[in-house]
Amino acid sequence: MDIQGLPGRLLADLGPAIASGEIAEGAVLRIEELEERFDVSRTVVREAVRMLESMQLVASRRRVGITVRPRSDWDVFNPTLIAWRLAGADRPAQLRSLGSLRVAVEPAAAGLAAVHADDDQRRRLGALATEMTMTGRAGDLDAFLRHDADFHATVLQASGNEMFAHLGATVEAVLRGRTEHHLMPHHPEEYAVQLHREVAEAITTGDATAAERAMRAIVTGALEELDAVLD
Amino acid sequence: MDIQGLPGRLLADLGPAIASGEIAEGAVLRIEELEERFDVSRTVVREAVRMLESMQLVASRRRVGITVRPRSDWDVFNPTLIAWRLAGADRPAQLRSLGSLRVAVEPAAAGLAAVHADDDQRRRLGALATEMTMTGRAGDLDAFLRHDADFHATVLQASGNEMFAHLGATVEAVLRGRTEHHLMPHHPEEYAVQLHREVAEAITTGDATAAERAMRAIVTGALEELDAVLD
DNA sequence: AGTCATTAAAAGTATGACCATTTGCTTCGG
DNA sequence: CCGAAGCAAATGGTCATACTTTTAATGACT
Repeated sequence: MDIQGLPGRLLADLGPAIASGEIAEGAVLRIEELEERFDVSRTVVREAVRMLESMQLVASRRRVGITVRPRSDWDVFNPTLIAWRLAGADRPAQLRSLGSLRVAVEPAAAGLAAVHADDDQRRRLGALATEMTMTGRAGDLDAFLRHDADFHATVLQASGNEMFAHLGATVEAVLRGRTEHHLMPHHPEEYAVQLHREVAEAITTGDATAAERAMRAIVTGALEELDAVLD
Repeated sequence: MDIQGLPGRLLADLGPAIASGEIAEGAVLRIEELEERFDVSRTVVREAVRMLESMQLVASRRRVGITVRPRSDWDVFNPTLIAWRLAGADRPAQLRSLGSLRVAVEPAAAGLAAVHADDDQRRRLGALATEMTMTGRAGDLDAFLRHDADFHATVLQASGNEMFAHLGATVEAVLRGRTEHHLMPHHPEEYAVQLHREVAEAITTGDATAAERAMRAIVTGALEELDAVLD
């Protein structure tokens, strides 16, 4: 997602360290120190710091240094930050947050999609639900994941709301994390897959209420499973 | 929200211009050109560009320049970008997007708040609802706005979900925009205010379902009013 | 016409100097 | 002894310039 020159290297090192709490709130970095530590020029350090600053991870003050801001200030919707946290120590907390967000957003998106989806999207959802059924039965978790993520992204897209649409990538990250960390049963539950078929059906027929209800069942189910696993 | 040195000046100029479409998708900027145009050094230009880049507004490529990315790539959850769009040409679209987001998120947040709010937050909500009633009757729109925004921020905070909590500032921006642009009746509707009292009551007594329902009525009402006005 | 080498344009990086601001300390006066 | 004024050092902020690397475009040679 983020591969850009030398500042990128600093980011890829500092960002996760801050996100994971390894570099604690209130810790102070100095430009000169970073220059030496990474053996790069001031220019590069400053650009990396600027990016951290624009995520509200740090604040830079003269005569003081670059201080790590309290977590409550962080721009928790920043996709890069989300990725770092998903990869790091507070995966569980991040997954729970995203789980709640999904419960709020995806049913609404499904309802809107039933009204706004174009023909292509409706076809696509049907096809994806079918694929999920088949790859699920076959136990092909990789393919299943791809289709699952694609399904949810398509629904979010079809909602016609740009902000919902942008959560597609985030949802994919959540789903991927789930399979990669073996939080999935070997064969996805037939019931969950059936709910996806219901969502596709409802969106195709333009039944907003049914789409919303079925999607709510999916995401609340996912959240419950998640809560069950994270103990 | 964002006032930082010279790069900040560039940002405050370029960002809104891009966000409003004044600088169109695919347009190409060059560092040297920006240096001259704003009479600043390369360092400053590069840092400003870095920030635009981290919002996915532009992409920088060697031998080509800094190109404005398609809107679909933009990080639409970035608070700075939201502010720019709210202030600029596509206010309406942005307000609609945020309205839908509120409809999705705030009822869920209210439901969670009924479970997770601490004593202080419950007291605060009750007090704010009372204030809204009084300032609403008095027609003091400024004070009403403050309490309204505070109310919603508190509910989002009390949900216990950091991502929801962070939408507080955004919701405030939406509400402020509404009053500032005279999309509010002179005296806020008594019914809307009553719904706020209901939310406070439900959260205080721990009734998640009632809190969710009342909040849903508030935000769907707001969205309908918005849609009615934006024609 | 197609392929490969050449060239030039633009971003990326480095360096060193200087500026501006903030904080802490010191000194002076009461 | 205390407080205020002012001084000094530390640190980020800005600048100018030169060098490096990537890559699109051009043109030559098959």
